[in-house]
Amino acid sequence: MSNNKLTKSEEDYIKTIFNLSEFGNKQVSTNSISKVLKIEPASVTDMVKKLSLKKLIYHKKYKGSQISKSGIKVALQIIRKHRLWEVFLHEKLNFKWDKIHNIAEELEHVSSNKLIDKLDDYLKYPKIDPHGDPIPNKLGVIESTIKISLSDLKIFESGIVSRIIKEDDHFFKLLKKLNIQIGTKIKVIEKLEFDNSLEIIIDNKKLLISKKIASNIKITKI
Amino acid sequence: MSNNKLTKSEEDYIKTIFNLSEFGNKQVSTNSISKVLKIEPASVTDMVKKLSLKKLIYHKKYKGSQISKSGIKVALQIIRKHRLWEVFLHEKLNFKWDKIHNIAEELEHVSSNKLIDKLDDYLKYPKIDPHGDPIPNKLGVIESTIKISLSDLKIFESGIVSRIIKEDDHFFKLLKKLNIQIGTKIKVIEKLEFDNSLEIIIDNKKLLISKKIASNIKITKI
DNA sequence: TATTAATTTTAGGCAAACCTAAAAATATAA
DNA sequence: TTATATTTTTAGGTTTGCCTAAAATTAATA
Repeated sequence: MSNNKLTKSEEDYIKTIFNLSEFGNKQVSTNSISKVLKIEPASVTDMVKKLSLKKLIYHKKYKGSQISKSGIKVALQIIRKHRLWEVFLHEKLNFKWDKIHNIAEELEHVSSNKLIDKLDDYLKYPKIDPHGDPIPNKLGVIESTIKISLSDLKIFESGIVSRIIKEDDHFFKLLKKLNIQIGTKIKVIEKLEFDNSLEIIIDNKKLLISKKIASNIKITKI
Repeated sequence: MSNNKLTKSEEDYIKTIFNLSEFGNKQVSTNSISKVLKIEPASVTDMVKKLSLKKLIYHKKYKGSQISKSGIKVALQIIRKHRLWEVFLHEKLNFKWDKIHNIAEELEHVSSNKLIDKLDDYLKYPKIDPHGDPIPNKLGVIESTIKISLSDLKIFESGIVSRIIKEDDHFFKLLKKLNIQIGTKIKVIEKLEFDNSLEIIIDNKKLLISKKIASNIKITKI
């Protein structure tokens, strides 16, 4: 049933195709894979044929690639590894959240399943990684996570910052001053009637932010 | 000065050559490398030429290979990674000491130096790994430890197991059956003239082990 | 010392994963 | 709808790291 161990390259392609496919629903173009992986389209065609032979994807000439069920399974395990390692790097080794991706990119290819299960246990089965992305469990199941605007969070609810909408240096600097970044845990404790400002808690510190700021921050509810 | 990043293969060769060289002192034969890595001698010749060009070793046709200063430096960093990961796997993830080698073999090739320094810090700068092997520090310096082979222990002397020389799953399993592991206290009570077998005591239980087994166990005299 | 044995190297090949250049198919726009 | 642009594939080539078979060198032994 299960195929042989995949190479690092094959794993990178599967992960990319999965990510581009929106959970397996969309056809993925050769060009889009090429752009993400920074590999020439001709090379992508080669690999896509190979993965097709292994039934990890379906590929029709000139029509793009669709990831298969077994492909999705593989992809979810790689993503699981990646995100668990990110939690480890961030929580245990104190790496900043913006430094962990590249290292996890290497660690995700270490093959032992026993290792990743023990790591999962050691980290106490985290549900989301430091960027707020959900971590598939051993079976590849992702607990549904809801991403909403911080301004839509209700009083006493918490979330992890997972995206900054306004991509603007001024705004970035402001957030830095407020100690808000991807991965930051935020709890809402008050919503002011006066102007809809939010009173929030970050690292046990209270803080007031405007509705405009809050609506430019996406969070994952926890 | 420092060359480009090495491939996994190159790293494996350097580590092997260093291990066979007794700290850089001995010439290493093509055949011995071939046997350790389970790669044909002809292929070893290829790689040895390549490493020679990179000045990581000196190679003279038909005469064997000698590791260079920069080769030793590289080797010690790989060994450092390997052994730190072994500590992590054993102490934090609760892997049994006889399961960690193969996983560490993969992890040692993850490139980030920042990662390994943070791991070192997280593990509180351990001096030895779970097999009793010393861990080089960031600069490649190994703190000296005095060890002798169990087979060289005299009658009525005792020691603590601090290293298993033969890194082989069969041998690890055998030792497990005999209740011998790193940290185990052993006393020699008899040396048989017949075949040099040793009669030893572990946990108040007498036990007979062959000279071959004993010579693959390093101990610290107490 | 001469012959045989073992070790090491050379020569030529192969698979994986990339590349460039050119051809084929599809999409877009006049 | 034809011409042009874009995307994708094919064809042929490179490098890395391995292989086998045969030749060259060194070591062992009779």
